[in-house]
Amino acid sequence: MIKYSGQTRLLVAVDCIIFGFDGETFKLLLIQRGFAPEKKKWSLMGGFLKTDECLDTAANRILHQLTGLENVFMDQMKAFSNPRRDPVERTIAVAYVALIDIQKYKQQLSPEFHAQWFPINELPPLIFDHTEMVEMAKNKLRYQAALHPVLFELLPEKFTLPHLLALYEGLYETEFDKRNFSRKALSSGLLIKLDEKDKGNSKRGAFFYKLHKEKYKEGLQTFLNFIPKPENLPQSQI
Amino acid sequence: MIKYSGQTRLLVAVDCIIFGFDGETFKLLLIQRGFAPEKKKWSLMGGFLKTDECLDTAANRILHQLTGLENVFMDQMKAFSNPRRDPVERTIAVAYVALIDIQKYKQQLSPEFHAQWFPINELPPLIFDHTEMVEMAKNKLRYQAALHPVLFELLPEKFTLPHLLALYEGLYETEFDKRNFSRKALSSGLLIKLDEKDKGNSKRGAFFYKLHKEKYKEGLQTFLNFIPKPENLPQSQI
DNA sequence: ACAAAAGTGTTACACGTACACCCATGG
DNA sequence: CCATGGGTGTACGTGTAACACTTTTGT
Repeated sequence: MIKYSGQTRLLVAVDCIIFGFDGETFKLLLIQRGFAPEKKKWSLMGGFLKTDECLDTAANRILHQLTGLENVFMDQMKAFSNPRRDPVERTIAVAYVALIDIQKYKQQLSPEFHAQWFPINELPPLIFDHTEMVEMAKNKLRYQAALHPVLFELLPEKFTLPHLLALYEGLYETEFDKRNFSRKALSSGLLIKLDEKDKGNSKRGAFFYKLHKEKYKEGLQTFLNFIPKPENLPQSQI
Repeated sequence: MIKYSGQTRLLVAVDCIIFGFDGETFKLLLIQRGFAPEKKKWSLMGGFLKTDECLDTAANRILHQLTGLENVFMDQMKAFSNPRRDPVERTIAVAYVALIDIQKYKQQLSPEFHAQWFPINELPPLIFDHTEMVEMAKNKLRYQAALHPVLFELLPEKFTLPHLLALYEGLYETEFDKRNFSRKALSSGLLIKLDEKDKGNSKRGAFFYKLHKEKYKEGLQTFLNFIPKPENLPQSQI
């Protein structure tokens, strides 16, 4: 069939911003880039879009290559298109954001990529515009998580209220009143209390909870209010 | 310089979803596509990304070609990448959403494109995946507008509270209590009452207001509550 | 017995909703 | 004078923030 004539064709990359939580700290997964330019520099996991796949598929393929993960919560964030963002060749990059439970996939991280988890407030310099991507993703996630229960994607099957609190405090790099926080969390109806306790972090032990999956799936759009004063969220995510 | 080898290069299109308000009805601007395939069918305004421009620039260029408009509120929405979305050739499309005041730019609409405003609930069939794009944009705008004062972009310098109400009712295709609505609108601090009245729609006349621009610019991120029960917003925009 | 973390309850205030009437004017 | 659209006020309920003490248990 006839093609569009006189137009520029260019590379389309997919970069994955992979957030994780290990029960204590909010982290970002980075790799050491395996090819020039900037070989060995820290980078998001990325790759090029292939002829017969859509961006979602490409993002999942790329995430799978690095982590062995499949069926991960992942969402398109934004396309980055500065003509000089990649010095080698004109490339636009579509950034995806993934949320994973670090413990769950510890094993599966391919050592060949030298992937490493960094606390989100201690990131090394990144190649190209990846730092900008991460900042934007952080802001967007803060915005989303203030309104919707997305952060459960970062938790294991069983988790405690202190875990959940640490997760939110990690993302917002601040502290919340635990009394108000747990009341809100419980009143969301998304948590099911288990009999078991986690004795790992205290002598008394904290009850495990699991996610009420049906309500969660119906209700990703339900508005939460775990976060006091969402008015102060970054403007960038409107 | 050396290029990345063995990768696919492809076309990147930009499609503009242009919402407008004329004081009464919420509308979408469509054109009749000027080239094959699907020539003469209704379509969003689109074009291809050029070698030396970023997507924002391309979107503005394309919008300018159609409407003569510059400095319009426009935002990247999402990249669409189904490998078969354009039957001619593999193309990914990045959709942009623009908000404009119809009256203001009535003159500037280039007749050569046969551009036409359609009420958002009476759209004709569109080419490719454009209907999906519009649906997504509508949902996203509903979501944003429920939380942030973006809709002022659609209003002229001077507008009345009944105008503002009609705007919101048009977007949400429903009705709001005018008493609560105007109290909320006024308490946002974003409106400045003028002495002048609009006698166009009633004998008594409705006061004009203008936007408090400084507060507006600081405060695009401020949370509004013009919309009762934002819990019922579409899930797609999380 | 004490240190360390888990868990729980009350009060005051702000905000949102529901709801009904008067006002101004042109014809 | 009356029809039409513009404008305003209150009462109630809900939800949020601020705040401090008791409980459990391993050492």
